[in-house]
Amino acid sequence: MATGGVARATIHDVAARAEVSIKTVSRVLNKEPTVRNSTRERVLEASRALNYEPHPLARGLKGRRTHSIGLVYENPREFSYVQKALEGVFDACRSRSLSLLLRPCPEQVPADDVRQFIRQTRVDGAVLLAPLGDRADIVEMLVEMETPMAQVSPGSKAAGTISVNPRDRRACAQLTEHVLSLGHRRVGFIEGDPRHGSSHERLRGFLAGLRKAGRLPDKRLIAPGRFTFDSGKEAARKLLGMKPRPTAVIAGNDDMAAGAIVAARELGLRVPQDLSVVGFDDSPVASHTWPPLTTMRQPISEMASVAAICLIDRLAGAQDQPEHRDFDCEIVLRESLAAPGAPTA
Amino acid sequence: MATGGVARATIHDVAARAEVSIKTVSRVLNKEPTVRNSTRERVLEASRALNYEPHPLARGLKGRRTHSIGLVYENPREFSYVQKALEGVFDACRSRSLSLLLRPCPEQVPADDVRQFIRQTRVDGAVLLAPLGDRADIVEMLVEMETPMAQVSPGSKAAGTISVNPRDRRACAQLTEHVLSLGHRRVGFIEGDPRHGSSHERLRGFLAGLRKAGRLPDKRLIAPGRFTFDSGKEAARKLLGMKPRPTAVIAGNDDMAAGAIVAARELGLRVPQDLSVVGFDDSPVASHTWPPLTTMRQPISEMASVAAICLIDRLAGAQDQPEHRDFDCEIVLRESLAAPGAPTA
DNA sequence: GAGCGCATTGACAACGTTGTCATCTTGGAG
DNA sequence: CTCCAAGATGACAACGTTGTCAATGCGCTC
Repeated sequence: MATGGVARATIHDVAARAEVSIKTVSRVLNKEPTVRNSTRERVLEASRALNYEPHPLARGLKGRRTHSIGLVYENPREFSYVQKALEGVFDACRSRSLSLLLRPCPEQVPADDVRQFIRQTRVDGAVLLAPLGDRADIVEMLVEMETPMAQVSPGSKAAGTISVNPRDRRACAQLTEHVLSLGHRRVGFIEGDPRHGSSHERLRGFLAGLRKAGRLPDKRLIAPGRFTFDSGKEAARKLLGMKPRPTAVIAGNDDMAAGAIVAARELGLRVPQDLSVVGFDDSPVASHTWPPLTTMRQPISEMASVAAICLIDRLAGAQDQPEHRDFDCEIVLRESLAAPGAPTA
Repeated sequence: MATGGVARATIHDVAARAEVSIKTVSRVLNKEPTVRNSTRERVLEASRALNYEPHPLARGLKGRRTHSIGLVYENPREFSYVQKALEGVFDACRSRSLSLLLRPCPEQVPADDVRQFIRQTRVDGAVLLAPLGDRADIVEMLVEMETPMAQVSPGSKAAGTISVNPRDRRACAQLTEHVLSLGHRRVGFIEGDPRHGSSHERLRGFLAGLRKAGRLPDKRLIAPGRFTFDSGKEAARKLLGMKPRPTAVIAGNDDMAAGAIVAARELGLRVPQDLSVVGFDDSPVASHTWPPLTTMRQPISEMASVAAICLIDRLAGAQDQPEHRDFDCEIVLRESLAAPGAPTA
C-alpha cells in the first residue's frame, strides 16, 4: 500500500496538494478560527487524501507541549483499585487525544524517581493515584517543577490542586448503620492501608455509624490492614479469635473482605450464617467470592476520568472549573450480609 | 530550586560548560566510541552538574526513532492475564530506557484502529498480547507498515516475527494426568476463549492426558467458555447438571475455575469433597478463592518481558536471537483438588 | 622531514512542526 | 473612490537533538 510505513506524508505534502502554505495547514489542523471556510475544506481534503497524521514529536518539540500526561501509581500487584482508575484515565486521554504515559512505582518510591519520570518524559501534567497524592515530598516536588497535577482520593485537599474523592466517611457510616440495623451487636472493622487518606475516612465513618446508632466503639474490634487480601485474612483471624466473636466484619475494601471470608472458612464458620462480611469498592472480586459480597460501590473509574479531564482542560487553559469534586457511593446488597444467626440459605 | 521546571539545561549548555561542541556531547551521551576519555569525563561532569536530560522529542524527531514501543491488548476488564503481562513489558522497557505506550482495545477491534495508533504515536515496534497475535488482519497490517512486532502466546508462530509461548499442551496434559492419577473417572473440561491459541492447545493437552491414561474422551464433558468468571460459572453449571456428575473439572484458566467453585457452591456441593476444581495460570485469584486453587503456573510476566526485550534488541539491530521461545509451566498444588469422595478436611 | 592514516572534533543542515510577525485581501465607512 | 480595520495567509525562525561530512591533530613510516 502506497501510504504504508515507508514514506509518510508531512505537512509540506498536504500544503502542496491544497496549494496553501504549511502554516495554513497547521492552522486548520489546530482548529484556529482565522481560516476561510473554502480554504479549510481544501486542506482537510488534502489531508484525508494523503492519510496525513501530524508528527507528535515535532509538534511537541516546537510547541513546548508533549500532548501527554503522566499517570503515577503504586504497583497494582495487589489491589484492583488501580486497574479501574487506569481505565478512567485512559478514557479521558483518548477523548481528548492525548497520550498517556504510565509510571508504576514501588511502595515508598523516592520522590526523585517521580521527578526523573517527569523530567525524562516531559509530560504536560500528572495524575497521582492514592496514596501518592498524600506524599508531601512528591506533591511539593511537582509544585516546584510547575507540573500541574490532579490527585485521585488524596487524604487532604490542597488549594490549587485538582482532586477527586469519594464521600468515604458518609458511605462507611451508612454501611455501618445498615449492618447494625440488621441486629448485629458486635461488629469488627478492618482498616485499610494507613498511608491512604480513604482508610482514615472510612474508619471515621464506621465510628460515626456506631455513634449514630447509640453504640460505643470498642477498640479491640478495630484491626489494622493494608488493603491486601492477605492483610484482610490476617486481621479477620485476629477478630474472630475474640470471645465473644463478632457477628459481622466490615472491611475497608473488597480484597480484605475476600480475605476475611477465607479466614472464616478456615475456622469452619459459615458466611453469612455465622459471620457477615462486608466490603468496600464493589471491585470485580466482590462478585467473585462465595457468597458474593455486600459492598459499597465507589465510582473509581469515573472519578479518575473526571480528575484527568479537569487536568487536561486546565492544561488547555480552562479557568473556571471546580478544584475539588466529591462523589457519592452506593450500597450494593449481596449474600455475604444477613441478620446474625440467620437460618441456612 | 534552580534546576526546577522553569529553565532546563539543553545540550548547548552542557557543551558550553564542557567547552566542546554539541556534537561531542551527543556522542558521549550516545556512547559512541570515538571520544577521548578525558573529553568524555568533562562532558559527563558538565551533564551531571547541570542535571541534564536529553529532550526525548528532539531526539526522536531527528533520529527517526521514538524510543518507545506500543503494547496492544484487549481490555483487561475481565481477566488478570493482562495485568501480569503488562508488568513484564514494563520491566523490559524500563531496563532498556524506552517508554511504553499502551493501547487497550475492545474485543473485535478493527485493524484500522491499531493502524491509527501506530501511525499517530509512531512507536518503533509493538507487542501484541493474545489474542491479538492471532488476528491475521492486524498482523498483516503491521507487516505492511514495516512495524516490527512481538507476539505473546499466539496460536501459531510466523517466521520473521518474534513470539513467546507457554508449553500449554504439555502442561495441560500433565495436569490432566495428575487429576486422573488421584482416581477421578469423570473429568470435565472448560475451554477458554476460542480466539486464543492457548485455548485450543490446552484442550488438546487435556485430550492427550486422557489418552495417555488410556481413557476415551467424552464430548459432553467439554464445555465452552471465554476465560471469564461468568463463563466459567455457566459452563460448570452445565457440567454439574449431568448424571452422573463429573467429580473433577479442569478449567482453561483460574478465573473460570473460580466461577466453577461458585457454581458448585450454589448447588450445595463441597469443594474438593464433592467436586475437585483445577485452574490454569496461577493468577492472584487462584490463591484468593476458598479453597485455594490447584493450578498450573504460567510465567506470564517473564514471557512478556522476554518478548519485549527481543523486540527492543531487534530494533537496536541485534541479529542472531531466537525468534520463538517456549516456556515451561509448573503445577501448583492447593486444596481445591483431592481424590474423589475424600473425607471432609 | 614529508607524507599518510587514523583518531578526534566541529560546523552545519535536517527532522516536522508551531510561534512571530509581516504581508496581502476584503469589505465597509466616509 | 479612498482609506482603514479586520480577516486571511505566508515567510521564516525556532524547538533540541542527530546525521553528514569536513577539518584538525597526532603518531608513525619511509
